[in-house]
Amino acid sequence: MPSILWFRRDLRLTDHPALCDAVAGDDTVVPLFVLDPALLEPAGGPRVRFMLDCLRALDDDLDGRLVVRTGDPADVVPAVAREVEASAVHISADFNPYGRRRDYHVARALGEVPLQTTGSPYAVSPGRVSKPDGTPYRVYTPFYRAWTEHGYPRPPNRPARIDTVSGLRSDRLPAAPDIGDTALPEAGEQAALRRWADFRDEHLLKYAEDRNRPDIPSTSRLSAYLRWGCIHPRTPLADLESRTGKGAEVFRKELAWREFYADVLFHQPASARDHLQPRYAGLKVDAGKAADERFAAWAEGRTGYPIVDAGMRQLRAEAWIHNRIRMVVASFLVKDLHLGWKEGARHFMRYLVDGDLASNQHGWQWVAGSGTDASPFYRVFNPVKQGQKFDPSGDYVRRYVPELRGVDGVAVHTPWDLPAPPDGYPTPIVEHDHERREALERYEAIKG
DNA sequence: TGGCGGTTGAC
DNA sequence: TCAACCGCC
Repeated sequence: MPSILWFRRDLRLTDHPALCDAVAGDDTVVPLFVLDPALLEPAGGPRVRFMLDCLRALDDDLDGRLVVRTGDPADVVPAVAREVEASAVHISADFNPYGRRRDYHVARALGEVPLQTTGSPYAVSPGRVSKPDGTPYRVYTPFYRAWTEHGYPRPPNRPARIDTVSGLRSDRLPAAPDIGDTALPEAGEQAALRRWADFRDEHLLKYAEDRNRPDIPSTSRLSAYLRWGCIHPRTPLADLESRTGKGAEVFRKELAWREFYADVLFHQPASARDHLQPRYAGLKVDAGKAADERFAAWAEGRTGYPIVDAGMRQLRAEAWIHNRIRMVVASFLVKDLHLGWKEGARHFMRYLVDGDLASNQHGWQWVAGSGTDASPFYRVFNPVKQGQKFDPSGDYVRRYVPELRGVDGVAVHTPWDLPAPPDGYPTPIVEHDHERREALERYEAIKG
């Protein structure tokens, strides 16, 4: 009796408990990907493109045996189950922190066919870690301690041989969205594993010191792979266990932030759309033509603040931004331009290859101050000082802002001080000192 | 996982 | 003069 191995947000073969279980039980599997039209997310070009590329890589790893079916999983999975008279369905991955409604409908549609959910792309499934009284954590640090104590599964090994059901029809993948010149990471599980090995061996030791430096290669850049389950966090976590350095500890804490946000969203799904602290609904935000123009300047990287513009142009060029710079550009939108975090979050989701609802929305709420365990509103990033401190070489700005390539060193962060202002680079659209005071005044008005 | 303005104290 | 520190937003 074959097992249906239903890939959802989990596009890898190594370290795949459902697959390993099925193969260990001598099962033949149907490697199934249900292309739910909802997955094509018209507003997520780079992400959809990357997903399709990862699917092709998965199909290659399976020697072309991946079965793709288009439609609603609640219809497709039972139909395939009937075709092959499957004994079990393994829903790999996508322990969806946004709710399990679809899995539930599939389970009902399958009737008596047993349904087994395994292999969440989160190391510890959202909802599993709670305070002794059973309520979810609202603060990161105690969550981190409990999460560490809870532990996570060890990664299983990829089976040597994978037997699949032959002769099943497979739909063609749709055309990938046009993303222009945007350069995406190499897709697929093999690329993810190589990336991790490279980071672990070359950068982990100095991660604690260098991780805030966007001008040098210092971060793992695993986010897109984690987003699509090309690598499961338990794989790096297992490697980290034998490493005692500060870098390993700090990187584990970064993985835990992802877990924390998934947990918050699991318990409070509305936090994807709304302020976790309701009083922020009363914060005055700008609207109208001038506000729209400022938003466009931010989105297109022409605010006149080099570190902000470099970040927003990196987003267009690579569908990815260094985390430190994500905080800087987010702070700029919310506190210098007085626009709402939701618009910024939507823009990120549209352009990021790693856009994840939990991490993205809560990252924005952290910056905006409206989240749980968020940065206090009065923490306002100074875009010039952030640039000077974290891009001291200026290489990051020069890489993405061609107008400033002729400026040497750290002076690139203060183009207005140059004897001859660089041609074509805008003057600042707002004055930071002034807008900072304005933001603090608006905050005063909603302070509890 | 800020930053500012003010104070202090070592030069 | 300036780094270090503090209280505050």
